Amino acid sequence: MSSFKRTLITSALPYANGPVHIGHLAGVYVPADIYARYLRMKGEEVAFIGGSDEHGVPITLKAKNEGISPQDVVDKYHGIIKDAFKRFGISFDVYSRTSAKVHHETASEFFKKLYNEGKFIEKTSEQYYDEEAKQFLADRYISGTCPKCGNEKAYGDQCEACGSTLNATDLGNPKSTLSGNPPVMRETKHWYLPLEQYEPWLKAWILEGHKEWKSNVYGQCKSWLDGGLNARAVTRDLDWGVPVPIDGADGKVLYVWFDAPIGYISATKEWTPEWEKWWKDPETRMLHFIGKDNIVFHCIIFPSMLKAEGTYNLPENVPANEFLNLEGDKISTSRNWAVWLHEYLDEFPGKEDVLKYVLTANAPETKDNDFTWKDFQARNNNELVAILGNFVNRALVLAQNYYNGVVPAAGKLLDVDKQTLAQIVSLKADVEKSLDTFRFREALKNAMDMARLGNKYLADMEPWKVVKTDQERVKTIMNTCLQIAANLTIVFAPFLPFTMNKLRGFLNMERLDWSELGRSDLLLAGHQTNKPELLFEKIEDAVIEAQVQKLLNTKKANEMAVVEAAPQKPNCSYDDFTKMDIRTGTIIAAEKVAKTKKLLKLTIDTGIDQRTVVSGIAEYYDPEKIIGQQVCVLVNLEPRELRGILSQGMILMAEDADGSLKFVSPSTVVKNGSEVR
RNA sequence: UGCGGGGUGGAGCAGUUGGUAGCUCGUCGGGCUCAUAACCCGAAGGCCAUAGGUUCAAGUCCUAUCCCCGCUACCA
Repeated sequence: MSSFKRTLITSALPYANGPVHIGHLAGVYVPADIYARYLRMKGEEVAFIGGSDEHGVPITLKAKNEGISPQDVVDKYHGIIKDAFKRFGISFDVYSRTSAKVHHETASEFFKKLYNEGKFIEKTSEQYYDEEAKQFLADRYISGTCPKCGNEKAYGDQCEACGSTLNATDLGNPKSTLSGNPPVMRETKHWYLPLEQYEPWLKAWILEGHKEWKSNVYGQCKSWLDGGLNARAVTRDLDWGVPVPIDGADGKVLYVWFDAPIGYISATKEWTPEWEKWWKDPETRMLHFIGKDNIVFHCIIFPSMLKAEGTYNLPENVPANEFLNLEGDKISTSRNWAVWLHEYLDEFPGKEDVLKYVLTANAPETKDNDFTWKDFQARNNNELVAILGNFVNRALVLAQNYYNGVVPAAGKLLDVDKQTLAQIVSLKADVEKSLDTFRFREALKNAMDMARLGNKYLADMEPWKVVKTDQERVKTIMNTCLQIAANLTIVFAPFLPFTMNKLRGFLNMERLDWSELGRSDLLLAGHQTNKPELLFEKIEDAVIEAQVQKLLNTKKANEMAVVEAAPQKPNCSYDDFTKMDIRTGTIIAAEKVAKTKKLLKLTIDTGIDQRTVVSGIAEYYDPEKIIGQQVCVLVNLEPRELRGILSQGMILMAEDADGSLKFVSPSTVVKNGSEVR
């Protein structure tokens, strides 16, 4: 590792269709920032790269929904994101964006080089085309009738009524959402990167060469490689993105996953004319900080692109984190289930470092973790305030009281003093070891131990007692305490940069390099310190309750939104209705279908016969408790086989706002086989 | 169903190459009073999901099973 001269740190490009939330921070930006600051303090050459990912279909859809241009959408969110990162103190050397000119040029050149060298394969396929809008339609741009549930507003990739995943060609009555006209099939040509050609090389490079990668990363790569790779299209029919830079490719752009990682390169170009040394010099170490959803792109696809190009370095490590949940639920931009960075910064001014601390201490490094406001409060009050803040305050207040803030000279050091100072050195080694292996949670704990060490030293030495009998000894004790405090400014600087600025102000000292950490003469005798203020303040219950309430309101709002009834379907004739034969029936047996989550195999007495019906209600009803339940059954539905069992009919269910299903049954028991109409 | 990740004291999490099971909070008891009612010490509480196996030694390695999460399939 030490054979590298400099380090290029990339952090996943946030998608500019929404602001940044705590999940992004915990997974990517906070650890990347800590690492960048740490290396800089060690005097290493570092580039810390970030930027907004501004292409792709979701942004064009959002623009269409809001009646603005895609550029307006990305301008808005890029602005919010960039500003929030700056206020939060993420120390990017450059924060760029993929709609920038330099990026379009870089991505085009990259594509052209691969194209000219024959690294792509061309394939022609048939896709829906809107003749009026004169463009090919992404799956999302097509609506039609869902083949599974009959919902007429299903999208080409998914039906939001029944949740099934679809292909655009499955839809009945397909319509373009652009013009409303039925689309036509038309041939379209695209370029593919034949990943399968890189498979043997990837296997050797990752599976043999990078066994030190985190288990979640390595495991995911192994799974993909073992499963075999296929060619992936690198272009799309769309008008928002980097145009495909070759003749005859009008109306085509680079697919986002191809263009986005190149954003790292263009951002570096934007930052420095010497960008090539960061990307091509073998003495540069490249690291990608990402979330687990990005593993395959950064470990398989982007390296294959770089390998195909031929002149670039490959990542040395990809420290991917798992996901952070919020109060037990998955964070979701569309459901507004998140703590948004820009809102946090407004609502908790001066507490940037508190959030950094909590997100690092509870980082999802090995598995998904949960962020709760109660935990946020506890970590602030019991750790930052009670351990770190309190130690600093104790030491500085005593120094004020005894010496008006002037650092006293140390006398002869006793063993206990020497041991304490020695422990600082060994904690330094611990922090380094943790940071060097991307264990930020552990590194932070190691740093915190230094504050704990200070508290213990102070409690054991009891200078407030000794001062009555041995003033010389107290000078030594206080000198030691102040040296510990001075060391804290270094060890915590990567984690809590704002707070350590403040602490350096109290101590009236300069910013020091990492190499100074561990010294016991950071503050010389006679040095004047300033009157201290509090480093952290307690967070009261009311503040936390307000945040929890805010989330509860979101939850309520989400439920209300769902409660809005689905729009009425088009009229059908009475004849259509009478075709359906709905009868009352009683469940006489029920059992879970083995190895499924949702399916119950029911035996129903329909009055006509006893038949088997398979129903997807296992999540809501316990098989033993529904025996004897009377239900309504559509008995003349075409029988269909589900997981090997022939289902002869369908149980009518009402779907509640939360998606749960309830039986529809007569208000009092009626004779089985009664017609429902 | 396939793949990936995980199952460790009341809660939330660590446990790096196998060598006395840790941390924070909470609980109980004690000490201290410089400090933001903070700090320090001590105690209770764990067959490390389960069953086998390898080993002088296994939370850690191997095999099987169960459970949870994510993506995936099933929801007539």
